[in-house]
Amino acid sequence: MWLIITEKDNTARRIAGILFGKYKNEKINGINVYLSSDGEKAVIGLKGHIVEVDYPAEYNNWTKIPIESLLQADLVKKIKEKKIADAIEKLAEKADLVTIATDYDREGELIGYEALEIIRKVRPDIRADRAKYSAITPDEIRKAFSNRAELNYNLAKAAETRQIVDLMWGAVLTRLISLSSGRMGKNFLSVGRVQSPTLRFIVDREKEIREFIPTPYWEITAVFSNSEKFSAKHEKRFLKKEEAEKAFSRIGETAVVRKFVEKNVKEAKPTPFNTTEFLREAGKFMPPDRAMNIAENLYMAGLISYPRTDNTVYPASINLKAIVKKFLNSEFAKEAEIALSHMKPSRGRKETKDHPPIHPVGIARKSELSKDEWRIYELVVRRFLATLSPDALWAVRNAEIDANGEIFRANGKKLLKAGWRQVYTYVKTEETHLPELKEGEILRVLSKKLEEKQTKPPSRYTMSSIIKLMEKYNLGTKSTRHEILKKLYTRGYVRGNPLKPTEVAFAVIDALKSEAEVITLPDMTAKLEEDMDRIEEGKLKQERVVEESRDFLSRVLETANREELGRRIIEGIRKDSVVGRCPECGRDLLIRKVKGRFIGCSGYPDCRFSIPLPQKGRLEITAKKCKEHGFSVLRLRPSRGKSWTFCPYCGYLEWKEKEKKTEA
DNA sequence: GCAAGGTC
Repeated sequence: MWLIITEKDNTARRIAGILFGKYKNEKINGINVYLSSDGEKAVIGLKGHIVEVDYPAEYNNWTKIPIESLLQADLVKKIKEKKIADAIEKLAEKADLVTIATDYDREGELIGYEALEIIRKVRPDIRADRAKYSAITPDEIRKAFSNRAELNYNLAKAAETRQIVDLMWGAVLTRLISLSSGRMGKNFLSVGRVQSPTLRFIVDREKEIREFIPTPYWEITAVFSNSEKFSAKHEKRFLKKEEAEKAFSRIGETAVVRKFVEKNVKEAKPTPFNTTEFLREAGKFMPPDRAMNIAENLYMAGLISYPRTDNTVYPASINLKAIVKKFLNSEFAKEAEIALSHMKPSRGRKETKDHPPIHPVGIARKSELSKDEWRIYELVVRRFLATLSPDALWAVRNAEIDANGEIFRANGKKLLKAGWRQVYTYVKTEETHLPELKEGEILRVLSKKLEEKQTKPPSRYTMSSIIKLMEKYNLGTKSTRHEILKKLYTRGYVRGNPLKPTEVAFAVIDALKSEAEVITLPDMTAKLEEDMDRIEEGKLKQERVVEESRDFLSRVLETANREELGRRIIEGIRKDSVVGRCPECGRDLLIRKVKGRFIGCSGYPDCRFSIPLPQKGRLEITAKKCKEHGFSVLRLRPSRGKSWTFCPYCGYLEWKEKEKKTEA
């Protein structure tokens, strides 16, 4: 029998369809297997990595095992997907040839090897080869399976090296930081090649904001008129008050139009969705990990295409028109008409052959989906239709006005043809009015204004802007970025959106910067990528790369001052538990845990002020402050049901009030 | 209980 192994179930089914025509779908251990009608060929899909590298179980006790011993440990490969492993073993018993048909990339090569290693345990001498394809189209697949190659051992080794290096650095530094600060159990503090540089970006930005000193500047605006009124801005931003005042006083009662330009400008429709852009847009109304989960569900329900892709160009193999036509009988009939009137797809910059851009593949009614599912589905549909719709057209006007030597500029824009804007309703249409002017025309100055303004600090990253930044620095992949962000939240490193780092985050980044700065920089990923390339070329050995990491980490462990590290992080933890100021003595109020949790004064035992807290459920401090008392708003996540937020001091005052009444 | 990477 010929056994074909793919990266996931879905591709297994599609490949069976292409290679066998009709196929039989059987289950082994509940795992889908697709057989040719004579039963001589079988395709089975994995679930990505079905094994993972880890330390042997005896290293599990963080407090008893010295961290140094992790550096000498032999790593083991643990089977994560037992059912799949058993199923391929069973199939291998009957097979005389195995073809690895996982994704054609570094991780895919390793995923294939993992499956082959499991098979070789029962069939050490089985023949194995590799099918390489970059799109699941009949042509590509047939070509790939008739021109099979050898497995690329070096490529798989490169990916395995990444796993080992990531685990080693992650485990050693995670334990170092967690053990020295006493943050154990589910409160541990993590460190990693991707998460730590990402967190550093967020912390560095927060520092810039804290250290920002606003500087004043002056702006002059004036209202002019011919037959209509409009306002214009002085071309200069004045840094000195005297200069601004001098210019301001020069402005007389009339002015003259120096330049007036009017032109029509096309505004290109948006480009097809890749994962990053999709999450960015969904980020306007939903956190990315949730958006990704929903997209995953919609994909499995056959409503949208595969949501993990880098591609922003529709391949020729998709029948775009057929898809649009399906929407003529849907909630998007009007939008489909607009797309059909044009049908010229836009193209993004990145063109890859892995998967098409995210687009709808099936029709859903609003009533069939949950509220959030519908929002994501609608976003994908509207984006898709917009990429096929006509460009928008704007009438743009620019004027330059001379008021006694002081130059003002005014701009106007008016939407002439809405085009794709009627379809993709997530961008606001903002028009500004500027009447038609003539060069040399004399205007009246109706009023003028001199305003003092302040420069503003940079803004915090949002979920979508930080994902974009990670992409720019090659941190993580399209499939992992949103999960890395989620990690930063659950570790208590960031709160809210825009992302505000906690004091613990500051302390951890500071600690890492002084002990092992490279883990906080994108350079580590860049270096690892270079090493992997060289391993793939056969010019570098895995052992050398691992040895280099081992040397570095062992030096870190030798020199790190754990007491000092711990002190700094614990101080951060204390600051993070501050929820407000004590109304009795003015000192910090903290969330404390002494036989149950409560809010207590940091001045205890001098000050015994306290506020009770609910004992059950997970309690989080949000980034929001109560408008009335300046207290941190808390969020309670009960084990069942919806979470809610409250100001502990408001609750306390209400409770006091009630108590008074019952006494009376 | 540690990472990041696949996939669900």
